[in-house]
Amino acid sequence: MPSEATANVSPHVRKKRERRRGEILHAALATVRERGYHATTLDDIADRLGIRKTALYHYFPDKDAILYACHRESLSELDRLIHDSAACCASNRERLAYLIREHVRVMTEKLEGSPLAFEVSALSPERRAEVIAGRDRYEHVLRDVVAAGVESGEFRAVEPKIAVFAILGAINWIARWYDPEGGARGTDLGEQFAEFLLQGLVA
Amino acid sequence: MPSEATANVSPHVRKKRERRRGEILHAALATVRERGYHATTLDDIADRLGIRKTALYHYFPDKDAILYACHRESLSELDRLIHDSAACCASNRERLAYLIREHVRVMTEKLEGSPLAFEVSALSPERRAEVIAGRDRYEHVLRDVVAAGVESGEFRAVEPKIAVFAILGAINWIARWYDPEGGARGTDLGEQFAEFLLQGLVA
DNA sequence: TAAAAAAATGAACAAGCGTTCAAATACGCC
DNA sequence: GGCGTATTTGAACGCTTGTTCATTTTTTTA
Repeated sequence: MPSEATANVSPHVRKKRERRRGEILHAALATVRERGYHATTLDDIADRLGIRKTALYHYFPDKDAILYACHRESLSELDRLIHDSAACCASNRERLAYLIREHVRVMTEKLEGSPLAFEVSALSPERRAEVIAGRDRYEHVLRDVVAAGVESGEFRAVEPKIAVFAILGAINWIARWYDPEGGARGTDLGEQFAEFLLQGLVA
Repeated sequence: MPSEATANVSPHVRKKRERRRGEILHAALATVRERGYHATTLDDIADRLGIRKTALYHYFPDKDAILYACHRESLSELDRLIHDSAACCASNRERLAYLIREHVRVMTEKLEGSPLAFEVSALSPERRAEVIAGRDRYEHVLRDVVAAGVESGEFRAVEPKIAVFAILGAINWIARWYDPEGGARGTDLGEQFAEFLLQGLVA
């Protein structure tokens, strides 16, 4: 059965299938984090699950689709952050702090220090365009918050584009060094990053 | 002739050879920046120079050696920054600002927004160990400067390790978005980064 | 409990890529 | 200017990896 063709299957089978897809994505993320997408083989992913690589084709049409599904999950998390930050915060400063803190938390808790930010060019052209669009949406919200903060006097006169690149660089780099078993917990880390990066901006 | 075996050749031939090696490294860096080390083929590198991939073996013993040589150049630049910053600066704050500014300048002017920071695990074990040691030296200098600044009261009570990871993340990410033809010049960028990251630290 | 569906397997294939090698071409040098 | 050296070439090889496919095994469902 093709990867997402779940029409006419029972809820039980659908659940089982979703669970397996989730396991594959989790195994893929762990290996991509360790050695990058191109150096990750389907054998590597399958080995983590105790199955043969040919079984993966029951759930995903090809290797690229696995990477793409990882990206979609990540982007959907970021979309959620955008949505929640619009509702929870009174000032631009507060909103940016929330976004930084929560982005760090997502990076460290849910997406295993997600290496996806480094693996966009590996996607096929159509999928890459979609992922870039999603990433750009998130980036633009960050820029808008920074620009609004400059305008309101909360932040000093920085270029939103540069500031946001620096912020995202600091956050994405967490994937390169964060050890879940290390001393820094994700929530503490998020606080430290928010404080550091916000203080870099305030007027 | 093996890659670095230049005993008994004339200065002219040695110069020519060094120039060619530099061209190869430059072509390699450009392609690695575009698509990552694993997705970069020897054909890709050779194409940029108008030669066949088999000619590369005249200058480097293998593909890994090309990546390794790129790293060594990069590390030697960073060693120079360390040395110069020890001589030029009166305070920890000034020294850290210098290092950030100059690191950004090197990234944008000399090593084509160097993607090397992302490509360490691709090296063979021995070479990787050496490159990691070199990178750690640089990182430790940064940490020491931050720690000394905290101690002297120039910086607030941050964890040097976390702060330096955030700083390096912001800087290394430049390789992902910096466009040499874009608006931001490396020197301006270095100033902005130094200001932003320093202000994030001051007491 | 048996038939149908889902999931997994092993074998095989095609393509790509790093590397080697002998030969040809270009350059250096006396 | 000719011999020696440096550089490049095209062909070939071995290996890896993504993918396909027929078959087997396991699970689901009525």
